[in-house]
Amino acid sequence: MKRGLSDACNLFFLTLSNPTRLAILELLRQRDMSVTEITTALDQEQSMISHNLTPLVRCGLVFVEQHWKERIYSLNHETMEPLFQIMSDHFDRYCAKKAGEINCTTTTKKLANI
Amino acid sequence: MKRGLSDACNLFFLTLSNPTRLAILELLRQRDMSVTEITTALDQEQSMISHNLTPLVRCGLVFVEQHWKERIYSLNHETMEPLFQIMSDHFDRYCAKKAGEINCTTTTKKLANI
DNA sequence: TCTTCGTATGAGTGTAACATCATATGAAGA
DNA sequence: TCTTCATATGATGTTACACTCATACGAAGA
Repeated sequence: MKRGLSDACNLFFLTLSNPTRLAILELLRQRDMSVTEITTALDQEQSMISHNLTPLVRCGLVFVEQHWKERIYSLNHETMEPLFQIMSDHFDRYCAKKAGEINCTTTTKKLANI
Repeated sequence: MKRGLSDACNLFFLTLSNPTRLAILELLRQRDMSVTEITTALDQEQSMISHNLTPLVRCGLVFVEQHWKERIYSLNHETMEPLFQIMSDHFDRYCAKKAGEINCTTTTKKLANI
């Protein structure tokens, strides 16, 4: 990562650090969806979904296409699948998972390598 | 990414969505450093660096070891290098970079694939 | 053109994260 | 034990983000 991209990274990760947007990404991982479908699936306000879709599109994490009256959102699988994989690997290796709670035990290198 | 890890992902990305912490990660990418070294290199307050190191360690993005009076922080290369790579690829493919500003042009799938 | 559907946008408000300042802790040497 | 160095912690004011509510916009059908 070259210098000067920090702002972009910041925005990228800021976009990802939101429960609603993460839920949208998980949904779109399964299949493309319209705003109404996402709204229904997540049982949230339509305006909230729209507001959260905006930064996802702006960062290129999801794409959007107009189909008749609907706007169909789709995941950027090329970026997101490897990202999901890294997350999964990281949590497996460095964080103890028990019953939904996250508890990183990596305070030292030695502990981390166990 | 299995369900239930959303909170962990949220925390993970929240930790990454901060200019100071991103700068620390870029620094540690080069070599291990003490708090004082990081503070000097980034020309910031020591307490600020300490405050920002805490979440990085908690998420397992950096490790820490005590060496005499100093605490040496090191990057979790195993997680961070592939992450840096994804970011780099993503920006190359989906975002127009010009002179430090970020400008994603991916409003539709077709545009994105150009 | 009037209505309905699907979606986006804007204003207002509460909350959470951040930087800062001050202080505490802990280890090592004098 | 007193001082100094290295780092961590706590409290506080401000900023920025996210949710909600209301409304606007655009497309398609009647």
